[in-house]
Amino acid sequence: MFCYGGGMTGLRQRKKAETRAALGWAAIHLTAERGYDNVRVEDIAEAAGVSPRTFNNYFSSKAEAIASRHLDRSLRTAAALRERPAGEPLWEALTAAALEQFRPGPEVEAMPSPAHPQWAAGVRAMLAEPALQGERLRAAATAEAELAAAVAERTGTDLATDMYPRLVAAAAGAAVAVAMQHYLDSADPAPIDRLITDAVRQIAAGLPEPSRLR
Amino acid sequence: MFCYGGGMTGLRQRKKAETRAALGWAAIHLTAERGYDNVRVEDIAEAAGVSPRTFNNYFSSKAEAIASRHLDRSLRTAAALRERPAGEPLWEALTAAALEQFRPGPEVEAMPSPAHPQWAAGVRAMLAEPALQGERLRAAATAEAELAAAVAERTGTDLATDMYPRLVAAAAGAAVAVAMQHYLDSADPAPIDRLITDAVRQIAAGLPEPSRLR
DNA sequence: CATCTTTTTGCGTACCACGCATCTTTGCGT
DNA sequence: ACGCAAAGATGCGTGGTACGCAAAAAGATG
Repeated sequence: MFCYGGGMTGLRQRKKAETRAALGWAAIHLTAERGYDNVRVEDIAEAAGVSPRTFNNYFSSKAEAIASRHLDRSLRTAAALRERPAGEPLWEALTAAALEQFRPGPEVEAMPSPAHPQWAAGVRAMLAEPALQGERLRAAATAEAELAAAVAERTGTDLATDMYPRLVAAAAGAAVAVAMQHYLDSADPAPIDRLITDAVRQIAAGLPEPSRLR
Repeated sequence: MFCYGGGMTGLRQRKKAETRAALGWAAIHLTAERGYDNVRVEDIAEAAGVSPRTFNNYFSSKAEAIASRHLDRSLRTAAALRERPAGEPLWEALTAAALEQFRPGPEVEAMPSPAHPQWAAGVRAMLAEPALQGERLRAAATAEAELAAAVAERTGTDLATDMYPRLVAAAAGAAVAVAMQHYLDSADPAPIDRLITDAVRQIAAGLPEPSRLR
């Protein structure tokens, strides 16, 4: 018969999501372990228990697979913003939405070693890889578009005519990015929550130039 | 003999710069004309009058070559900021530095057709290409790092301990990016100068939430 | 001009992205 | 419960990319 389009039943959808997650996870895992160019697509597929050809049914590049979790997380910020009470001031809501993405989810338990130094070093090397930075940034941009839509909705502004929602989304994204960078680069960093809160506050204050009169 | 390191004499340096420019230009040109994946590295090399292997001596990917001009331009923003008078308020100086990058330089005359519709369409398609967005964003990030350094210098803040300079750089980058996007997406856009000025002003004002009381 | 340094070039290798045809799994109507 | 249709997985083949390596060309130097 003629089915209604777009519908997809439970099992299919779940399996697909599982495969996607397995591939993304395997990609990150292997890359952090061995380094970006010591991992072949074939390895990732094998680790996820799937054929090499299938990999490209889910991701159009190795880099995209590795950045997929970053994308998923970032997209949740927009969703989180929509969940915030409508009366809440915008920047408070944004801060809260951003912070939610940094609470360890249930999948962290599957981590090989939550604080193992070798793992941390691998992740750092991964983030430093030029080939991945582009993909990460692209994911951030995608998420920012979603966020801008949510902001437009919340503030009653118009995406098509006002720069405002995009500016807010970009600024919020920048706050999170800078806070994370600061967190990773600093030898003895403040807790990430504080950094993000602080960054957002500075932006909401208009980033006033510190007076050099002193 | 043992020469002073890093030195490179005139002709060498100039030829290298010329080749790089030729490759970057050819890459953009061909891509806007035929579309991203109808251009092979071989074609770009040929158009630049150089061997295919040489291409990868200058750029590590096709995308990087295409984004190279964007990178060069963005980097000039940081340089421009350093040229601004020290007494000028930060956000004024940033606005001016950003605007300088949008004045048509002397190389525009070599354009095939400054306002040819087909060219504009090609450029649009090029900017929409996912494979290029990542590289563009990476270039922007590189430039923002430079800009942050310049801001730190100008404001007397410390890149290593303060988030401030990076936040300013990121916010300024966001302002320009949003303004450009708005300019490109809008059917009847305001002049780009006005858009950038306006975007920076909004950010410097802390992006206050428009009151929905009305 | 002799020599050293830097770039270019050609070749070979490993890998990646994806179109296409085929086989398997899953969903759904009867 | 059965069987058809849609969606997904897989294998294979193709075209293309990135880069190491070593030889040749071009530029610099005294």
